[in-house]
Amino acid sequence: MKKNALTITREDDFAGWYQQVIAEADMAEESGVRGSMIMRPWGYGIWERVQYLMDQRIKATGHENCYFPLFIPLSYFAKEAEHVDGFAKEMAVVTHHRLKKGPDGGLIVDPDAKLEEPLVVRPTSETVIGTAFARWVQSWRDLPVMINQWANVVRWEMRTRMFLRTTEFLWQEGHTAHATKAEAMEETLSALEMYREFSENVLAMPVIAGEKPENERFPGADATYSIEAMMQDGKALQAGTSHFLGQTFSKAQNIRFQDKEGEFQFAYTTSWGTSTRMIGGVIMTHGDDDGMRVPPLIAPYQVVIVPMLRDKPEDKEVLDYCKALAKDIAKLRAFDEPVRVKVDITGAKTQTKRWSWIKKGAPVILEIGPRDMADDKVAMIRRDALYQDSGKLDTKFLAKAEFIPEIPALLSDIQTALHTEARERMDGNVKKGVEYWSDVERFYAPKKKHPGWLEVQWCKATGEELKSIEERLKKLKLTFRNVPVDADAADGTCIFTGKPAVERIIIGKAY
RNA sequence: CGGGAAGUAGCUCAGUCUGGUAGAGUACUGCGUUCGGGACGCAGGGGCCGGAGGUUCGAAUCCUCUCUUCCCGACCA
Repeated sequence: MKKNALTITREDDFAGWYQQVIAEADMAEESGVRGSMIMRPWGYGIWERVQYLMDQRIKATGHENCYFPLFIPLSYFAKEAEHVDGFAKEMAVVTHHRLKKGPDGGLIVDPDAKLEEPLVVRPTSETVIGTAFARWVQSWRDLPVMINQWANVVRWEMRTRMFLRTTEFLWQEGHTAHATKAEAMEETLSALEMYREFSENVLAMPVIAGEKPENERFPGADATYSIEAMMQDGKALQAGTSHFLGQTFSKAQNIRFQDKEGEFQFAYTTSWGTSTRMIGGVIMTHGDDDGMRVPPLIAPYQVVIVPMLRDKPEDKEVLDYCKALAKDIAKLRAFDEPVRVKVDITGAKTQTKRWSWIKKGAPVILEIGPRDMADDKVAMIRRDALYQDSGKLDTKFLAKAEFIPEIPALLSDIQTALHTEARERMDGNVKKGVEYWSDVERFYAPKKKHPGWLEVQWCKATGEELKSIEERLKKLKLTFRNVPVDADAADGTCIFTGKPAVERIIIGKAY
């Protein structure tokens, strides 16, 4: 009978299921420090793949990596009011540089070691990088400046969730400065497109790319764009953002250059980022009731070989057979890279190893026992299609010589299958054509579990009017996600105000 | 940061109300029988009961403070 590897199903308790996947797949665990997680090898391995493949794209679009300091002088933030307002409440601040023995023998902060100027642990690097840009940019010939850094940042969030919102997280932040507004806007949209393509093709996670309304903008930005992914519970996850910063930061930080006419001009800047949050998105997009399903492109190991060892003399032969098999598979290339294969030589029981790789979500699991060895076969489990219709594990016994050359195509097939499944789910859960607010209320009635999103027409309200619309959405626990870049033009009336509509916007519940 | 719940063996938890010095399942170690859907039997090892104070002859248990986690809000990638 069918028995799932996890005890909590997505249907019963999505939040509990999410945590169980992370624990059972050995991806991450609590560290004992509020909101700070330990990323274990399987989780970090996925992040390394994300880094590697994203880094290629960042460099291919003309950016160079560099590294800025973790500590930012407090005064740097004072230069841009809106920016500091946005982050003030969540900044970790270093005020002292020494400890000493306290009266009770324990260590206390030495009051004599107070810093002249407190240092902020970076929540994002616009301020330091902008300060450097101001030095680097003197002439129109110095532009554009296009850099990226891979770093950790700290935001003291009140409520944390593994991968989705941790106090410290890992990310990449791109920062660019340009001579013209048009060029900076082009850069902003090019980063957005890079994220969209990456999410779809690498993470197999479908997204909607679009512009955020005014109230959802990055603090200090003139425009913010995002990619929004739909989780299996119908909620939205903002999986990447790209900001057009206009001249706000260049004016605050004096990023100025002389143009060809010798006139001083302020540069136009952009910033864009993606983080370890994407891994949370991958879990909630592809995970199932047996654990994680990792898309082959980001799987630390794409093929895992589980030798069936029995503490008997023939174990050595089985192991040798597996190692030779791994060697053959490692010679193959999939997605233009060598296939990543691992032989699980640990002494654990076969069943334990099998289920552990199922829960981790290795795309292809090969079980090799004496019988396979004798017949020159492999027993293959495809993680994205675990079960037969009967509910039995769908283990396929295949001739080794015929199977090996098929591996690259198989991995590619799994990548596509995961993407297609997620794509269909998202497309089926974005409802268009709703015209009345009462229909919105009905659509998001409390009893509906996974309602998904609505694409509605609206008047692109700003200021106070936008605030009151926000309040109405909030009552239904809804937020604006974004205005899809490829949405149709508006041709109706605003669902909130009845005024002529300006654009189409996505609304939904969000993480 | 407000409201709720919880922290006891690696993990999941019982024991706390009614104070008397530590339990189960699972995992782990050894031996034996098994083995292609998470095997079984026997024998073992493992805990400063989250931390600090207090009450008491005696505290996992009662009191105070604190840290961490989870859920619901507010805030946010």
